Amino acid sequence: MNMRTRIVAAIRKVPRGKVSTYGAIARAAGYPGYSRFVARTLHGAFDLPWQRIVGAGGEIKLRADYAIEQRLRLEAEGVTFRGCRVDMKRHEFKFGKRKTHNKKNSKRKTKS
DNA sequence: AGGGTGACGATCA
DNA sequence: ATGATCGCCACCC
Repeated sequence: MNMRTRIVAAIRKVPRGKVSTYGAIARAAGYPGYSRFVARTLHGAFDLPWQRIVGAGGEIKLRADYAIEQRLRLEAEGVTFRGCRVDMKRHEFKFGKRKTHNKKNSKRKTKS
């Protein structure tokens, strides 16, 4: 089971009308810190509910033209916005707890 | 084989 | 609020 498969699985768990973030998907897949890789995975995967993945804080990270499409798609499933961001308080999907995939030594926050 | 890159994210100015 | 920097690392030439 490779990383990509896990990430795809996590993305598929986000239900209609909810959204998640790149970072949250990465963590849910067991790869904290791999947010960029989540984006990469999304890039070519049009069979996924790609519109449900947004940046931290509900910010849409696509370039202008595509950002509009994402917003329209989300609104079409009932997601509301606050300014330019998804109203995360209402629509952020919460994953259950998962242990980090132990790839040598998963990064964790270094507490100063 | 190696270096630039990116649908990120956190932090600092 | 905005903009810069840095860490991240698999992918793609």
